[in-house]
Amino acid sequence: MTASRALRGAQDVSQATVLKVNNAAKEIGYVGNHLAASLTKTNSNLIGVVLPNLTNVVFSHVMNGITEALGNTIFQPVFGVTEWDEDREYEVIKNILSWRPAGMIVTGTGLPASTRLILERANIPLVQIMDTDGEVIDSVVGFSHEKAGYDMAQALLKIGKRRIGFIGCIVNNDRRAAKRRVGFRRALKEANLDFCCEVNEAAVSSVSLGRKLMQEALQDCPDMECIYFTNDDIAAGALFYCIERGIDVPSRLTLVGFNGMDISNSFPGRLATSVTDLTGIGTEAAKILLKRCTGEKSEVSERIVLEPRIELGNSVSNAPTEYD
Amino acid sequence: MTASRALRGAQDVSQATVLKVNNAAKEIGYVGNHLAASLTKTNSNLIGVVLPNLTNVVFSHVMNGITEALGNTIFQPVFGVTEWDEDREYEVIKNILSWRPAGMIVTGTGLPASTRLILERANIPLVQIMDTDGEVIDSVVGFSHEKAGYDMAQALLKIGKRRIGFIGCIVNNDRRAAKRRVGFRRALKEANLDFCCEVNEAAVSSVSLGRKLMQEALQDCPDMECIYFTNDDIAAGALFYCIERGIDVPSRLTLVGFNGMDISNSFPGRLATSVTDLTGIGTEAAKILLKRCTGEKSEVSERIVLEPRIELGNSVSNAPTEYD
DNA sequence: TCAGGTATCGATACCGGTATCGATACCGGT
DNA sequence: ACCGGTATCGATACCGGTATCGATACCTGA
Repeated sequence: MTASRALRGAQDVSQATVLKVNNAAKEIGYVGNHLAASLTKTNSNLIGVVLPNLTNVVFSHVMNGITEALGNTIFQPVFGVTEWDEDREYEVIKNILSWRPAGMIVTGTGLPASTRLILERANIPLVQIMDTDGEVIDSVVGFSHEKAGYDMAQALLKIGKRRIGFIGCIVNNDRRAAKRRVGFRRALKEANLDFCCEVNEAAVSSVSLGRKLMQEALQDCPDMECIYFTNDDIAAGALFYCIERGIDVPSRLTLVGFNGMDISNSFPGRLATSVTDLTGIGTEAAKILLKRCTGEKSEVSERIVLEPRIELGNSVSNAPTEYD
Repeated sequence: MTASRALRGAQDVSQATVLKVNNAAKEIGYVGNHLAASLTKTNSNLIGVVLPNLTNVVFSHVMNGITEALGNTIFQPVFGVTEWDEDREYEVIKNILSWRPAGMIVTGTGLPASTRLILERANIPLVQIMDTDGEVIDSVVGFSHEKAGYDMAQALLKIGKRRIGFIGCIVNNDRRAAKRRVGFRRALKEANLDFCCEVNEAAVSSVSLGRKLMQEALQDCPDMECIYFTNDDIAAGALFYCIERGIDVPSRLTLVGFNGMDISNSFPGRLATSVTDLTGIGTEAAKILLKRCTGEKSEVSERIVLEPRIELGNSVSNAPTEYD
């Protein structure tokens, strides 16, 4: 007992004993047991993190934000990957909950009823991330993908784009990419327009796929002046294809990605994109949990919106690309 | 007690009772408590994963391999990020160990003595990943980065490259990139050569940085015929720079990346690279742990080498690039 | 000198499961 | 009818910590 107190720096132990215990612990290589420690409390100091996937750069940035914010705290992330499958999501969440985590970070809003139920029953702080469109249980950090699509469309309409196509990679039920498309289309409709061409592929996005889809789109519809992509990497792939073919981007054709990841800087200014603060989403979500798990005001649910910043680059002036 | 048996499908419970218990559990929304369950056993069904970072695509691929292999098992990853800091690594590992994980996956070989000690004391299966060069405690999955560098150098020498430069982003003590450089240089020395030019930057690699470093390198040493980069993204950045400047890659200048990530396909055939199976490293490591944690032959330590595949693309023929 | 307070420490119960073992009921064979 | 075996289930101890409370020693002021 005294040993336990000494090791965790609790009250009621003399300085001398603390030293003795610490030395003894070091000598025998004592490691402690979070399991036992957590069992006495109502919950552990684990933080559950549920993401659809990790290969996707988007989520690895978010994850990095989370681990960064959790870095020097007593909290540690456990995590599960859903692959956009709702049944698997339910299982993963239930599994994590049985570790009695101090808090949870779950990707997406509008969760299925059964998933909602166990999360509510757990009675721990919950932050849903990425998306503010759907139904939120407790707190949320992200932005409206519908609005992000809408805003980008408006920006493009404003600089005179009219014949706009859409190229998308939407895996399973990645609702966020779909919502951007919906929002974009809403703006188009308000201007009495619609996508002049649409190419969809239910596959994981990649540069190579971007090249392929671009080729298809150009065959179907050679007179587009702008294309809205679901992600940066397919937009970049398309740009590379255009560069090879001598199609001037953005003066003849404006390409618009999403997220503002590193690859969108491959040819500075050539791609337009919505720059999102993905690491920020992770850190903000983790910070909310930290506040709720350690602080007092544990009943306040928060709503943090990190609106994407639209970057049109050279697409604004539309001048033919010149190299300095 | 009977309830516990029923829920986990153990022996000695009648079919009728199992049904009754399951229904009751569903009704009251029973969730279970892994903490208590694990406390009775010598270790939990957590798998500790220690990585330097997650923003880096390299590690997010590895992580994805791990979660994929662990997907439908009872095991769950907890994890920690070291940011290439050995003190932090020690703390992270110690912290994870006190969850009594069933096994550990740790990035890198040749760990510091104190870290080694606690890992050995834990007496659980351990897989070190990424690197087979250094000292291994138990099992290892990866390849020799020294040899990877050496092999690539030999391949380049074989196709006649002589004036070879080096452009590197080596953060903190990322020893693996450094080892590739050493191996590459060993091959050069065997041919009585050395890097004709060297540009280093202690920063996280990115496309933009690749552009910048390429520009610097070309100023310092305009007559290079080949450049070895530490990663794909700076190589890709360099390629983009060359394309803008009208420098023909690879006919005038061969650019060589590492990993064979998506971005190396931005202009197919234009970049040479060593294609590594990062997801494979993750899955193989996880599979070893699964075997060791569930199976019988729990004393066999394994050594799985996933040699990178050298892809020279158009750099082989060296013909001026033509578009089809 | 003694009562009351404080500093320090150990004994005990408990967290929520599981392993173990004993108790009970029921079965078939002789 | 009786016995040994099996199916089913509950009581108990225990995993390794921590909260609580009581015990002891020592200190301070009256």
